[in-house]
Amino acid sequence: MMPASSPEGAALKIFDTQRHAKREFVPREAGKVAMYVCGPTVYDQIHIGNGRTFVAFDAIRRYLEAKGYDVTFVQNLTDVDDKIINRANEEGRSAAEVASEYSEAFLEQMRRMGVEPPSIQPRATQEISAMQELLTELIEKGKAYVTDAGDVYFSVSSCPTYGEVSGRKVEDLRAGARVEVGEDKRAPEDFALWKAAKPGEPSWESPWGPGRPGWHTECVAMANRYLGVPIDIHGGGSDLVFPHHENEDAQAEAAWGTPLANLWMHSGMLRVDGEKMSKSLGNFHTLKEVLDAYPADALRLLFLQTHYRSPLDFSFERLDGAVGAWERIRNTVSALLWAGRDDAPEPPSEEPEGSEAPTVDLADATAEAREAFFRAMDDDFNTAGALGALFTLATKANTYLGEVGDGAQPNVARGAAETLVELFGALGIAVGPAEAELPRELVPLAAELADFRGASPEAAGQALIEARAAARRAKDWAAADAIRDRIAALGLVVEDTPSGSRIVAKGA
RNA sequence: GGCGACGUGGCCAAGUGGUAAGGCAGAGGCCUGCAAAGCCUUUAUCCCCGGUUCGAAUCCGGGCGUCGCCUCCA
Repeated sequence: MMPASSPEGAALKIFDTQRHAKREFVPREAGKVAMYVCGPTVYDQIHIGNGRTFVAFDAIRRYLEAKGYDVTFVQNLTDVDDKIINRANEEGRSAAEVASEYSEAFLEQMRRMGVEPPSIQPRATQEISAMQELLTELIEKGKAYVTDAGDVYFSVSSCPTYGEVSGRKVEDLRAGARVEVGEDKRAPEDFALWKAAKPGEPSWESPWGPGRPGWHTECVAMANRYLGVPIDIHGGGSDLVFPHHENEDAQAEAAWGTPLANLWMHSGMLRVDGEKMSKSLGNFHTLKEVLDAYPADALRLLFLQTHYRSPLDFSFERLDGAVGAWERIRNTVSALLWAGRDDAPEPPSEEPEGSEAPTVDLADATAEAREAFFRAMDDDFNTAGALGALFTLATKANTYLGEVGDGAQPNVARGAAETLVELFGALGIAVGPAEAELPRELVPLAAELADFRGASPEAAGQALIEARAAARRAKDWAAADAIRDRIAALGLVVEDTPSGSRIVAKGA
């Protein structure tokens, strides 16, 4: 752990859905966090609304780690479900095939999105025995019952704490027009823990006959198996508060006499034109589709520029804006690293004649940004505020670089660059230099345009810069521009700065 | 109908009692051979009404509007 006096060591407040207030976060075991975030049902490509939630919790997890916590992050894959079965039937293949395909698709998009892999990623179909143990316990304690059909239901009336997570009353639920009494449910609010198998459905043997687990029971069994209840944090999209998380908590209370989680976190819905993005409305974009066209880091930036609990209206106009903002930060980092490179000229020890001291103290600005970043994040993961502090630092850094020209303090510039990379990185946003893999095509181009016999693209790039610089010194603008145009044709941009030219990659 | 959230400049978005961060877009200027990048300046009194307070975007009451959950859903 960081020392308590550092920004990293300050107290963290988190909004708890159940208590409806921010609370100081105190993990059950000092220095360690056990958290569980509901994963997707793998019946199709996930959309960017799903992506928003997973990015939000990834940033939360990374920040906890940045504060020095040892985080065990569990996320399930729901790989047996009505939707999977329906899709399999439509496509004339097995549910396992459908689940396998979209599990892989999900994992692939998470990789592209820069989401850290969970510590443990259990699949529901591999956890059947843990679920059956839970159901046996619930039935023995009279909290669940088996119907003639072989279904198992949870008896809500047997659970006095029911409703505490979502703040609902059973009476209100009964008054709701859409709650209907099932075939042999004892009460309308009871929910299925185990579903008897119908012909052609995947099923597992059980004391109650062949069947499959209900969605609400999966997460409870897995959270308990891998983390032990009560866990520190249980998270998910806000649409899971009721009934999913309420039902999960009821099972933990009924089986073990403890809440499932000490803290419940829920992320806001992604919207399009003011309405929740969803499969049923058809107003969705798949994550794959968006990541095929835009840099993942820009999408992450867009997501994190809004507080995780607020709804977020998505549009491609806004995403374009995030791309611009992200590129601006990368340019700044790149310029800072250039000023702080190993062979950068040492600034004069005394102010040269006629020059003025910079108006920006970059070292101070860096420290201030760092403090503001942690202060914002400690307040319920205020990523929007935290990012604001980093953008402020970027502007100050650019001002500083503009003022000092060649006279930047290399260590100060490097420190600012490293801070930006580290803190954007704490949110999972990469802002390091483009690491332009200079293409091999630069070598023949350099040989053609300059007296060049080297072998590496890096050396060729340097030769081209020198050739162009020579042309510029000779005020042969046509020749200089021609070199720049040919480099541009390779997808690279030449940037002229007071301290020399650089070849950088553009875009993603 | 029940429960809950939200309403800040052209767009987005922080800020929960002390006088409005930041991003995108627009306009003007500077730098520059041109370009790229960048910097500077510039646009708000915070949905409406009433109240509490020396003082409110921030607290309370009422109204209007939007959204979410109550059914599978991140």
